[in-house]
Amino acid sequence: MNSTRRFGPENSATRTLLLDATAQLMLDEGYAAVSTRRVAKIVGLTPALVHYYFRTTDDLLVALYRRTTEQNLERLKAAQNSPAPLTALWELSADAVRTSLTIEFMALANHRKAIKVEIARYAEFARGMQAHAVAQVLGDGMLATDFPPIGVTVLIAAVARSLVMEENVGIHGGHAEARAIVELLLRRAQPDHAPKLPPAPAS
Amino acid sequence: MNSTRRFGPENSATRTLLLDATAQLMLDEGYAAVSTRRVAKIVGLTPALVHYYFRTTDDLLVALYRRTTEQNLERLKAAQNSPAPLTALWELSADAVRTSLTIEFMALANHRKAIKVEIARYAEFARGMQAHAVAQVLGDGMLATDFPPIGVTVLIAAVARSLVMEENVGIHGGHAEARAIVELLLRRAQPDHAPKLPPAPAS
DNA sequence: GTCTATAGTTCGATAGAC
DNA sequence: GTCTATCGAACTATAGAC
Repeated sequence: MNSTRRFGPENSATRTLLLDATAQLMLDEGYAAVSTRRVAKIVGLTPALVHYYFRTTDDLLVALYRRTTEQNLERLKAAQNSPAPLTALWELSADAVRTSLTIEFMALANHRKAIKVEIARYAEFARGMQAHAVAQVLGDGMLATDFPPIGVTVLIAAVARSLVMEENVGIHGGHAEARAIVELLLRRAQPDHAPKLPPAPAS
Repeated sequence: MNSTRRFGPENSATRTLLLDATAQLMLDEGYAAVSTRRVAKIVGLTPALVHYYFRTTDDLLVALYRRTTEQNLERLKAAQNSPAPLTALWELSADAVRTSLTIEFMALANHRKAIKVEIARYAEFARGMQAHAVAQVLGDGMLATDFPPIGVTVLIAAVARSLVMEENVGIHGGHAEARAIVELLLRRAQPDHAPKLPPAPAS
């Protein structure tokens, strides 16, 4: 029950390197490629050291997920203050690297249940933040009746994520057209911030 | 080079059982849970038998992917002949089991490169079929200029897939609203097939 | 068609040396 | 803080018996 095992601190440079290597592995080869041995090899250290900083492999993955979501949350806050929050959310969600990592975690959730609860908890929280920003744009007139902000939020993130997922697999057909449609709709919903010609002289 | 190894025929009942078990494993525990041992155990046979029907584990996965896509293609053809192809595509893409398996394969593609090429090839083919059906609804007026059929096709499938992916992880916030928006838009795009009240008497 | 047996890998996790 | 050494488990793939 009580073992002699020791563990390292959370504010360690090596620990950070191990998390970086884990992210790289997930992106390059998928979550199933993550093992203490392979992570250690990337950093040039030994597998035992991974277990010094992370009790189990699950702990390593959860730690990476938390670090990733904290970074995502900061980006979200910045997007919230953008003059065109819908566009900001769209561009944030369409970021290939960041979103690819999120997708990998969502797939991992099916294999490692410890990840699953972590993801659901964060996602609902972030979604609330996003919806708040979207609501500021849509107002609460008839537009908001047909297009509730939380629904629009879900749709924007959903489309962006699927496009990233498809591109990762080498599917590109119709993507340019789909992006054009989304951007057209975003311009219509944010008329105040669409690019404009200078006002014509009064006649 | 030339080994004594033997292989079983493709039209074998056991082979079908092994593919079924593989699909079940992928759905229940993710692609990383698929191994010859676990697949064999589900069916109540030995790992060696899996290698009798499938040379490698990659071959097993590719075979399952092909079988799955063939079934999906048949559904697609049926949807094409629906009076409301947009809705049919939406409902087909929102099918949780079928789509969950597709998502699992897309994640797997990052880990097993043999799967990746297979997926891209099928997806582009299916997308063309879908776009053809969508084009019949949208016509080629101004609507089709702003909303090219292939783009609409991508968007419908993208939203559906992301919603399934989120629900698998336990994220539900905003889904009802998002679905309502999609269905509202589908009704608008397919006015001929929207549910109608009986015509009012001429006044 | 299905099995046993087995060689060779990779993995997670731990104790204890340095 | 990092390493060596190690146990036990799970995995792929193959040959050959039944």
